[in-house]
Amino acid sequence: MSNIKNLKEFAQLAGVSTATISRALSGTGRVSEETRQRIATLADRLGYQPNVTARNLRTQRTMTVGVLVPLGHEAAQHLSDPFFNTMTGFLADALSDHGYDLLLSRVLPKSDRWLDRYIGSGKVDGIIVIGQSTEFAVIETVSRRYLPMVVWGGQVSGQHHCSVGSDNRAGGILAARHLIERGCRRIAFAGPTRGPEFGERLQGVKQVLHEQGLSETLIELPSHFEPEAAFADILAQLDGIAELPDGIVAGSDVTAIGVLRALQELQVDVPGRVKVIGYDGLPVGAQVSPPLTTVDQQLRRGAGLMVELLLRRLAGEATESRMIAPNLILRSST
Amino acid sequence: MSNIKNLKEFAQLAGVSTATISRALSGTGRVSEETRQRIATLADRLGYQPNVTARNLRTQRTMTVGVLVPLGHEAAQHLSDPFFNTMTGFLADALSDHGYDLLLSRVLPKSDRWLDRYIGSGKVDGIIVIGQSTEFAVIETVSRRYLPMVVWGGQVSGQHHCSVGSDNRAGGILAARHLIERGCRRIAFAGPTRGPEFGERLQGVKQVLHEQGLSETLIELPSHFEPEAAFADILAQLDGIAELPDGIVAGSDVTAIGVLRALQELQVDVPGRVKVIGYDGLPVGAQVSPPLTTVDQQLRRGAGLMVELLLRRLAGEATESRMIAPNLILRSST
DNA sequence: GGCGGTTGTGGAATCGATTGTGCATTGCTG
DNA sequence: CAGCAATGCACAATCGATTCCACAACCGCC
Repeated sequence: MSNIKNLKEFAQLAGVSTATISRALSGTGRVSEETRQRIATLADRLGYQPNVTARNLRTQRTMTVGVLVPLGHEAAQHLSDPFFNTMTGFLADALSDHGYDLLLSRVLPKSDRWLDRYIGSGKVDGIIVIGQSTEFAVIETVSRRYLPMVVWGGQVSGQHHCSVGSDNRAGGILAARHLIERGCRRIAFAGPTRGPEFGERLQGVKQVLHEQGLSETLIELPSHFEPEAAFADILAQLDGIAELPDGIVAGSDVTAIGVLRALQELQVDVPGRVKVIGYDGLPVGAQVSPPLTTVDQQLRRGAGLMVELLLRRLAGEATESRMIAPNLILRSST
Repeated sequence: MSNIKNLKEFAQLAGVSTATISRALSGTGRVSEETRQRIATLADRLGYQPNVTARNLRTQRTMTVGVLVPLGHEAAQHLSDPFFNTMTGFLADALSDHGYDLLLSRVLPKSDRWLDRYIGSGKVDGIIVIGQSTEFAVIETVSRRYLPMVVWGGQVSGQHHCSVGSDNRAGGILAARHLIERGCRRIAFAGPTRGPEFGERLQGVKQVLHEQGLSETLIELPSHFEPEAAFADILAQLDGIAELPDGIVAGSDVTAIGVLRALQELQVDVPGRVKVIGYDGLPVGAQVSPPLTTVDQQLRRGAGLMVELLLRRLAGEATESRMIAPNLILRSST
């Protein structure tokens, strides 16, 4: 369709200078309404589009945001994890609403300089990191000299980097209270124990049990992140247990789904005999059987918030970390 | 860490010309081993990294591939769809293995020129489109003048663009045969009826039934794409049915999960009374209960293949479309 | 010692846009 | 009608790298 290669060529055809065309199309600067119209229609007809790379070089902006997913030790860890994928999707939407593109990178944090490398290349205007976990220290260091960065994850006191995440402790409280209201007395917490987010959720649960004088009954069911491994972990532990809990708080929806499968395998009725509540609010939770009651982190809102904060940081503003108040999604597993 | 802003500054510090530095770091051209070493260590110490935008402009390559997900009429259609998210993840891995970045874009194909716009901007060296569906015609047109494009989807005879996808008809055959081997006689096909991929799968099923003299017993259970809507569609139809099928082929894993939920709701035993087989091979299929038997499209391999073909096209080669032979993943739902 | 050939390096053009500055031209005011 | 401001446009610098070309130094050989 378009035979036009670059601005200069277009300018010759239009009989004006490149400067005028640039200004006419961008709407900045003084151009007569008449020529603006003429150039606009001509551009449309010839299918001219400015070269983004050249523009980026000149303007020193790329209109692109890097989304980094740090993978854990096992490279395959997050591949089948619906959480990261769902989050990435929401981010793509939120960013494109603001005219930004999303450069997706999964990184294996081998050295401590994975973040520096990414930043230094100048490919992106800012970055969003999904999950702190083992990389907390690196993120914290980098945040002191690199401003346009927002991280999904928990917020600890004294933390320097800007994070967005749900209030994990409040979420844990919400989950435990719900189970107790439903009549549970022997409560278990299933899920990974590493990672600040999960720890906070567990603390929330413990706090409620303590208030209710049920502390000593908390059962801990540690598990891996990865869905299949989590299922195996949970199954092994539940299978050998003397007395089943009557309510299980899972550290994530992925874990919760593993718990449901394990209970199914053991032919334990959910929610009749054991009630299960997840954490995340992933769409997939509605698709399992029984549909999963869960603590909703409002990922869509979280993604929107991260983008908003990042844009403010790009504008030079200093922004505070934000916690999102979690809320319950009641379905059939409790 | 690094106070170095650009090549020129670095060159002054190093006491050589920019040309030499560029050659030393890229390893192209003639540079004495001694200076190469010196510059390499200096670059490392100063944390110098070449500006990617400038390099892209000069070399006319971006080392970036655009991954386009055309959304249907409903913008929310694919957000909760694990298929796209899983595929995107695999593509990210395959691309980064070859040093390419992944620019993710979800597009609402409002006009016919969404593809042209994307291509013309020069942001990417090539593109991968996930799913043809309603945009088949646009893709076909563009493919005649824009070479570096590979599409995930079916392959129809006479098709010009390069596609990678599973052999949908063969997959349908595989699924139907499996159910019949398991003793099913009243077979149903559940899933969206639009879209070339699903049509082919249905054809495969029909072919098997025809061969077995079971043609007239095929029950069709049309449904939407979107998980929740699919569940509702299936439930409504199964609820009102005179005689239940004893085997159900689902057009996708998402549909299959909806089928499982509907059957659970109706308290129909799976696989005892009805057997269910999905299509896709998504990881999430292993996480539902009962774990889903499914036709595996080998998405990871598919993603790798798309990247490989795209790279060949970038090198100017003409490539043929490829079909991936599907295979069964046997789990507990059949 | 002169000469072709290799090797290492620097100068400068180049990629394609954006944008500050300057120069006509036009319009308005007193 | 002089003088000044506003308007519309072109020229050229600029962003930061890569790479073509030229050139000097050095080598070995006759």
